[in-house]
Amino acid sequence: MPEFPDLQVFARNLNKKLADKTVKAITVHKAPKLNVTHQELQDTLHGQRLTKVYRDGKELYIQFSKGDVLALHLMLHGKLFLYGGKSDNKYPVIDILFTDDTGLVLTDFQGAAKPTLNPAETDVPDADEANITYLKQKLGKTKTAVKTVLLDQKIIRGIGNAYADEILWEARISPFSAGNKIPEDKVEDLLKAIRSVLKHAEEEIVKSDPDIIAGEIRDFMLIHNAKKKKSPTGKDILIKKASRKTYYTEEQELFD
DNA sequence: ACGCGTGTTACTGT
DNA sequence: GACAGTAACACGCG
Repeated sequence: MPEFPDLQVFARNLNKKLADKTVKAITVHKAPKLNVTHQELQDTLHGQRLTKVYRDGKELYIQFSKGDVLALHLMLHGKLFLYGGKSDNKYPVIDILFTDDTGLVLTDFQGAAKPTLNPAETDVPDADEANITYLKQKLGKTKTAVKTVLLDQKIIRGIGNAYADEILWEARISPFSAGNKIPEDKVEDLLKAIRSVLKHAEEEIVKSDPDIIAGEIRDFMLIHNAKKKKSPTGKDILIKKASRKTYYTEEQELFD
């Protein structure tokens, strides 16, 4: 479920609760795409102190004292739970037990959530790092719809289906605009919208549930919101159905 | 009760 | 070969 703002808050909360704990054991229940063997993961992390949890793209990165990193991609349905004593959550994917007998478990009924030990570094900027030169260059060389570009994790990381709609409304750009037809000043609006929408969402999530580490808060969304019929300025919200829905209004200019 | 949903990949067709 | 469109993954939730 989570996109950039959710993960940002989860990471901060997990960091507060888990920093300085030492790994006693790792149990992998179901992670077919894990890049190392269960034994290798256990051998690598056992005895290491957790130094930091942070967000990177759509993943949570858990950093340990010898420099190893365990990345967790929650995919659509991954959920994290902290427990004391024993974990009794359904659909466990991976379980990290600490020496104080508390633990962190990642669950996913779909089994798609994916842990990765020491993920490769990437040059792709996070949504809050991309600069105007980069965005103009990437959009300028493709006729692909701007929403598709925003969702492309190989171009910019962290934005998902819901926030892409919020961002494009904020920038008043139609999601169906061709990347290379968007004028430079509108790309500047887009970059501002990326930053402001994500930051505002993070604040709303914290306000609504300060200790959240799983799940979704979406009530505050202005456009990508099944409960709303009109934009803040009173225009009808339109919905285009594809494999994911796109919510938008006529206030958003189409460049084509 | 039942319709809706966030990410990614694989597959189709152009 | 690049790109566009779509379903599947399989439940939780309201």
